[in-house]
Amino acid sequence: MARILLVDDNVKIRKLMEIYLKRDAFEVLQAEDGTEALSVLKKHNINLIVADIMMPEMDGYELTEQLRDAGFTMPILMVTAKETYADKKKGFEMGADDYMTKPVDMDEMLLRIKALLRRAKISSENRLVLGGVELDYEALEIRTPKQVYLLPKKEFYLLFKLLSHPKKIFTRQELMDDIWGFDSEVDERTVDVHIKRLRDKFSDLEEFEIVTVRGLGYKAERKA
Amino acid sequence: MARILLVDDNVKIRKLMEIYLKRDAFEVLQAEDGTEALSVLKKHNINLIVADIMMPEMDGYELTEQLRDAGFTMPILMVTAKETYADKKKGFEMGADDYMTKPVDMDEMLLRIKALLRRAKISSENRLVLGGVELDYEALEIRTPKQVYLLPKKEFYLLFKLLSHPKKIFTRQELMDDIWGFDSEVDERTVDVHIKRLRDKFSDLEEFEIVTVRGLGYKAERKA
DNA sequence: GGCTATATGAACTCAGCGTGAACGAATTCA
DNA sequence: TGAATTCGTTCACGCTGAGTTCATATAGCC
Repeated sequence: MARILLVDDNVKIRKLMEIYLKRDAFEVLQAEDGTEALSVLKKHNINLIVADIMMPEMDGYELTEQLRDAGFTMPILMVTAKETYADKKKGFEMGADDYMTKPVDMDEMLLRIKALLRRAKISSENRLVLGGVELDYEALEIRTPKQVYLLPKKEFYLLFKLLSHPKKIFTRQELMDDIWGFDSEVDERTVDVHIKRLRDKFSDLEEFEIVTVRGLGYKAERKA
Repeated sequence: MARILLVDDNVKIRKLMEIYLKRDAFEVLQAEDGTEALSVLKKHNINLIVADIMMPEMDGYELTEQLRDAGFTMPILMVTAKETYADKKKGFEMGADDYMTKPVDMDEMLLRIKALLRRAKISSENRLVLGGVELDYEALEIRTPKQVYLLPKKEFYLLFKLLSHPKKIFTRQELMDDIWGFDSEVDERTVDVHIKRLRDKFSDLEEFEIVTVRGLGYKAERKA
């Protein structure tokens, strides 16, 4: 599931947003200004940012600009009380993807977040299916035609990541950044071990497999 | 510049949008309902669609759904007089990327269109096609009409380089500098071997070939 | 024909990967 | 609380195939 960072100096607003987002099974992280947001981004792999503009320390414009300059490409949804054309223009020009004015309709925000994630090819479903393997994010379960497994966390997130972009090759580093966190220092071979354990569970499946791409990484796909 | 298709049954609104879009150097095409839009899409390469929901013949929802089902991935901005949550929800669920309610602020529409195009560009850079050969560089696969190959790293990058500038002759040194690195010390003949392995995979293709230019190098092109 | 550049089959090699086992950490259970 | 189980990680050893080289055949050019 997608990981969303809320940046707003108003705790009540963050709390409200969190409730709505968690109800839709998003993972939520929070920061109260741009500076704090940047430090969160260093430690976690974030899929989308919801940022207020008016904030102490570093405002939403500056945050957006710094992120884009630093090469971050995740969608950014700006939220603010300001609603003049000039404000919106500035927000979009800094690199925001969408813009909503307060008071924010939470339901509409959810729709927009999902549309952004869909466009960015980050799955926002809590159910994934590929080649006879069904993954239930809430229960950490996978269902194959023959069996239901309750997977250990690491194995589950790994499979989930692979299934979120079928056919896309993920390097071990990418997988580790996402599942272990950017600053983790686990051995790259650890990924291999988890892959093997996943493979063992699918060994008898006809339609699904995890493919090794030598020198690059792994990918999930339907068997030929 | 981007080519935008406006779909709305109201000529005046289309005209107004056209003026604003052309002022920003967009290329504008028009259709007055979903059915007409589909026929325009068959003939032209469209980068983004602005669609009204209420239309005779085929409404915006249906158009969006048909487009997504048919595999079109360009951003769609929905514009409508309706503004209930249910309407927005339906629009987004059908696969729209953004949603604005009438009366539309033309300046904001431009900002949103630009943001959508920017985002679409970021995520559509994974494919390359020439003469019936499709190259997917997320999956490291090439698809020919007859088969799909998962290429080894070096072979893939080599083909990718050649296809990035069809008809351009690349010297072995150029190819090596790019794929092996400037300081590499591999034999020039190594390139030949990889070229051969690529050729083997295309041996039965009618439209595509890698041509040797004696004394210079190789180039990729459509067969005569 | 003679020279040079390229094609091609085959052999080699070593980085990258699979895998079993082992051990500590975390979690569950009694 | 301690015991039992499950989970996460590391390590070491062996295998494999992608990448390279080499030797020979073939093709292009004057």
